[in-house]
Formats: sequence, structure tokens, C-alpha cells
Amino acid sequence: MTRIQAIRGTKDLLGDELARWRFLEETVRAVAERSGYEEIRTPIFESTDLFSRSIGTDTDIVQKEMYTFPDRKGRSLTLRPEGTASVVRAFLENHLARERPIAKVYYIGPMFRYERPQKGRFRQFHQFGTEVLGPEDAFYDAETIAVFHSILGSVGLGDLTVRLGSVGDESCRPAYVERLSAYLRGRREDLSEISRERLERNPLRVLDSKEEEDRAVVREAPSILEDLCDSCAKHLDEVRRALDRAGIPHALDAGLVRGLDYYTRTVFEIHHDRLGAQSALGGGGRYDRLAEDLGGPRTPGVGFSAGMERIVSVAEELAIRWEMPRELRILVAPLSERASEEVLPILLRLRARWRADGSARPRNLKTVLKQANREGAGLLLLLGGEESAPGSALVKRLDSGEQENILLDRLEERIEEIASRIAAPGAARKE
RNA sequence: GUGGGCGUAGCUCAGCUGGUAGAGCCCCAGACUGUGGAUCUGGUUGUCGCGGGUUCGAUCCCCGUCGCUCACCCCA
Repeated sequence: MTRIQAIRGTKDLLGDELARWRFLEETVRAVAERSGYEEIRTPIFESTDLFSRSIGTDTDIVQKEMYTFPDRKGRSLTLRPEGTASVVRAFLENHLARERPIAKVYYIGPMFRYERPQKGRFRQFHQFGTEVLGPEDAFYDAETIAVFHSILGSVGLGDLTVRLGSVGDESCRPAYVERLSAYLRGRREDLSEISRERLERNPLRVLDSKEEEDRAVVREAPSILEDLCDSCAKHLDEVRRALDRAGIPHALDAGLVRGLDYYTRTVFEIHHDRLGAQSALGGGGRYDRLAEDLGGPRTPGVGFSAGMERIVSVAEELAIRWEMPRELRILVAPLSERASEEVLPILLRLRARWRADGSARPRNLKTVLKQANREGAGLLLLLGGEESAPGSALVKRLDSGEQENILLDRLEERIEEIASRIAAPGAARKE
């Protein structure tokens, strides 16, 4: 019998690793909510059309990376490969534009792409991100980058590189793509084989090439930043100035090409060099036409999404300690068969106030102490010990070893008192 | 989809030119006849990823397959 195991590119999260995830999630929520964003949760699967229409039928995501399947009535469904399309769909479907001029939302959740897994890349991965729908102001582009930057800073990540670019809009991009293709065709002989293929499919992708031979060609290629129309150039300039004022260093990157077709104007990525080949922690940009493409009224938008696996991975490599303040934990242990009957009722009383766990069967004291240490308990409540009378228990502090007998009638009261001493500043800790 | 590396105990890994397995950690127990994190002693755990081939005999060699991993592509 072969044992069933997790699907390739997916994994279980537990223990210390899960603790880091929870810390990251709480940080995301805290920073986003402080910044005026509300959570949104959209379905994990959607109509396939939603993604092919928004992300673009020529992109790798749509062409080969989607988890698409027919449901029982033959409709084509897809596990979401990214978050923005769903958010915009939900925005239109729930008529959020009628309720407020600006919608600011954030999300956290799993995404799915059928790719060969490697470091920092999985088939089920997790992203958090924000979207601002409604306004067109560069203020929100800068705020988006700032919120992302601030989340990374709040979890202790420094040495970040913010790359900023613009892909123009419908009035200046087509002309640029034409100019770029003309240039690349002229230097066709100097390009790598892969890039020659890209030239036909999507010339912008050539700019992102990592092939050594392409670098020189790309370096001399016309830059879209010089071809931007006046309004796009002005927008980019405003984003830069806002970032400068906010003290967020950034580098202009003319070759920034993102994997989704819906972007207009601003695009950006934040990188960290401790991540191997997949150095992007996340990215995003503006998508002023997406709502229209999905059948709604024109609604400008800007957002980012970030990879949780990648952020956790960098934090691990940098040995950043992500720990939530630990609440007091109480372990209840019976030392006799009779006392074990008392365990559950006492646990239920304790759990009204504290985090408490206990053992079902009596065990010898040494074992109990070892277990308490291993589990990081703060207090140990021993029932049925030799020196405790019926109706009483021995409470022992695991840090100092101090112990005292207490009456079960006054359990909560006494624990409260002891707990406050543990929490008190300057409490002796024997580490 | 393509290429490299790797699959041996719960974990990290050894295993010499083929003779059907070991170390450390962890865990459990004892020394310490009811007071912990140290030390010492002892103990449990394996379809050697799976299938086939070569061989008297395969964890080891060959082929296939599955999985993991890193890289390419692309991206979170």
C-alpha cells in the first residue's frame, strides 16, 4: 500500500513554521487595518473566464499555469491564480462603488498555479495584498507601496529593493511596443533563441530576459520611460515624489515587466536578495481598465500582492525571531488515579481565564515536570499529591520552582495572584 | 515542459571495490524508593521510495517509475 501524501507543490503548516505564519498574518492585518483597509474574502474558485479575461490570454499564467476543471454541469472553473481579478469582480458584483467613492480592501489567502515547484515557488501558495478601487491619484500608488513596505518592515525585513516602472497606458504603450519590436527585429541576430520566440509572442518579455547574450541588446533598447505620454509621465513623477517624501528609497527600472496584462501605468516589485532565483517578495501596480474589461464601469485601481512563503523563507534565513508574546499556560497533572477524575472539571474552570491543558492519567512527578518544561508551561497544578489534602492542590511555578498549596475553592483567585507575580516586571527567570 | 542533485529509523545522516543495516538527536525507563532542564546506563523504532533486471546473493550496479530539491522558463 503506497501511502497517500500531499500533492506536489503543497505542504502542511504546523508547529514553529505555523507560528511564523500567524505572526505574519497578524502583522498584515494590523498594518492594513491601521491604514484604512478592510478585509475581503472572495471564493477560491471562479469562472475560468474571469482570469483569462483579466490576466490576459497570452500570459503564461493563463496558457499553462491554471488549475482549470469542469464542474458537474460542464462549466469551466479555475482555482484562483491571483487575487486582484476576484476582488474587482466582487467590487462590481456587490456595487461597492455606490456605497463609497473609494474602496480600500486587503486579502490573505491561498492561490494556485500549476508550475514546477522550487525554492520560493509552490502550486498552492499564499498571498496577501491590498487593492484601492476608485481613485486615480498617484497618492494611492505611493500608499500601496508604502503599506507593503511597512508590513515588511514590521516583520523585521530590511535591505529591500523597491523597483518602480511604468508600462504606460492605451495612448502610449502600443506605439512603444511597436518601436521596441522594430528595434529588436533589427538586432535579431544578437538575441538568444528564447528571446527570438518572445519577440513574436510578447516583445515586452524580452526586456526581462536573464540570458547573458540578451543583456547588451536590452541595455540599448528604447525605454518606455522615455516614450510615455505626458499624463503617464506626470503620474510616474508624482508617484516618485510621493515616495521620496515618504522616505521610501526606490529605483527606476525601465525593464520591469509583470506577468499580467491588466497593468497600466505604475508597476513595481519589492525584492530581497536572500531568496535565490525567486527574489521578488511581491509586486503590483495600477490597473485602470480592468473593471471595464470585466464588464463594469471604468474604475481605476491599484494594488499589490506578496508571497507569504517567500517572506517567511527570508525571515528564516535571516534568523529573524517572530514570536507572539506568550500567554500563561497552565498544566494540570493528577498524581493519583482518584485525582485524575478532577482534571477535566478543573481544566474547564481554568480555561474560562487561562490557557490550560492536562493529562488524562496519573504519571510520576518527574515525567510531569519534564513534560511541563518541554511544553513551556508557566504553572503546574498537581492534584492528589501526598502532601496536599483533599480539596486542595499544589501550584508550582516552573520558572522559579516556588510552590504552594491552595484550596480548590479559591482556585481562580489564587492562580490570579500567582500569575500576576509571574507577569510582574523584574520577576526572576531562571533561563 | 527541460536539466542537475538526492530518496536508508520520528529528525539529521553514515554504510568501504555488491554478503539482507548503523551513529547522533529525539522519545521512554533507571541511577535520584514523589520535585524538572545536566550526566551516566539501558531500551523501542526500518517494506534501505516503488517496480523490474544483472548476480549464488543488491541499500550498493543497470533500467524504469514515483517523490523531494535546486536551476531554466516565468513569477508571489
